[in-house]
Amino acid sequence: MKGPRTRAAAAVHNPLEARRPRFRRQLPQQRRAALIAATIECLKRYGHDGLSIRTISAQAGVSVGLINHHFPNKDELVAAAFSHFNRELVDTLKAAAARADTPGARLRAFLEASFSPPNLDADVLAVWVVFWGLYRHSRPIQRVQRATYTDYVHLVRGLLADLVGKGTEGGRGRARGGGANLRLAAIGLTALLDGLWLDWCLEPGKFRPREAVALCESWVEALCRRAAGWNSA
Amino acid sequence: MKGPRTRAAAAVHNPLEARRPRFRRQLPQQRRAALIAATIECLKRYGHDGLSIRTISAQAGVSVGLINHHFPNKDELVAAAFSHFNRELVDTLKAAAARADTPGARLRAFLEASFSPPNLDADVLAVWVVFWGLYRHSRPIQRVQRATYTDYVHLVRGLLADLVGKGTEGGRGRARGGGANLRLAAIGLTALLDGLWLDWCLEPGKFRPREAVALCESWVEALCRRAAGWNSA
DNA sequence: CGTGCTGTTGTACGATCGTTCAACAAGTTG
DNA sequence: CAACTTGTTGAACGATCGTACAACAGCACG
Repeated sequence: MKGPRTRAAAAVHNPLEARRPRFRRQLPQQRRAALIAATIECLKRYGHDGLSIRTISAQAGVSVGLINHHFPNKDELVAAAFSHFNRELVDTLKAAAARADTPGARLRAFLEASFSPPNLDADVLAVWVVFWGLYRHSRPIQRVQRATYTDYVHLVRGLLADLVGKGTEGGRGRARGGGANLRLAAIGLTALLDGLWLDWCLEPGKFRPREAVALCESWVEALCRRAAGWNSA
Repeated sequence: MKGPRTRAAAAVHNPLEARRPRFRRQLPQQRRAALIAATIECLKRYGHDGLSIRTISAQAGVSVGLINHHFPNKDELVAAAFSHFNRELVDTLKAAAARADTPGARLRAFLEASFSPPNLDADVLAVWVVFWGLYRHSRPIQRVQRATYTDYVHLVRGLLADLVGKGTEGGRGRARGGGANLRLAAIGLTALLDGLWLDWCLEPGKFRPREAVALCESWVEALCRRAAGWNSA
């Protein structure tokens, strides 16, 4: 198509374009980040069908061959995008929680950040679902899941532990039985979050973000009440 | 595998194969059902990659051209499989609930059926996640979702309504405010169910089925207590 | 300005995709 | 047994897939 004539011919006949490079070299680190961003953007726009080398390279504005120069294969690129997606979510939620100064406020901030843009965006949630759909048959995705999703679970468990610990401090010092069931409570809360995200993704008009926060707070409230009850019993 | 060799050995040239038909004609209804079953089986085995005409037709033991004879295109076949998958789940859960005779027992049976085989199977859940991942960019899938997922929500809401209604009958006759929040409670329960399914799919060893049932029952219990509280207040 | 490193391009390749369609044949009918 | 209907086959098509690779070119450096 273009061929080797482009550069020389332009230099002679078209002074305006003669000096403009046809592409810009970038550091691998930056280019990798751009390719990951393009991958996520393609997922948002086209779902699973957006995960093709040509679609992604077009979105990134590079040629088809560049991806395999920076990533060994497509699966690794997708896994890298999944990892970035995970880390960005956890960082966002962790930062939101850190801005508050009491356990209760931290959890509330966490929940409100969970159900606010950019996390509560139909496109974003659809990206999650596609990643989840890849999980079972992609080793790289599984590897990333085990490595990064754990952080999310730890974050939730930490927030709950602080809250329950504080709520029962006045009574006995440490919640009895609360530690054993803290694991289950965290599982339930993350499941509730994931489920609400999923349902919102499938039917955005079904409930409002505020209601989702309220549902999660009801869960936590019931948990605290139970922990306190066990404590005083 | 092929056709039955029950034909009489009246063969002239090749007694072994002469009379055996190369295929058996079937009613469109039966063939469609077989193709749908093959589609789901391929999804279980190969995830999203299993959704190819050749993989499915091989699984069904038919030629590649037959699918487009019974379905206008691949998307419609997948949507039909999704519809069948939905309906089968709802029927199973509804039947389990119907076997019990009190509202509480019905809900418990519903939950236990939700977290027992064949519903709580990693392959089955992976199929759900793939379907959900297709949702946003496939009109046929959206159409099926709107048509059949509603039944599931109605089932959950009905079970909850019976339970709350019964639990507060002795007090005042009808739950005050419970009706308004029944919608949210049903949303939360379905979200909790979906989320627990999803988490179990991503990490089957994270919790045991009994624990999932217990988590859901905690949710419902808290709901009932709140409804009773509102009633007596 | 020439040289070298390497990020980048774009073609090429074989595989597989969804769909089409003419031909075949199973099973029913007269 | 012949005629007919229609479920079924399988080759063929063009499109697109992921990857490989030789050539090109941006840019730092001497």
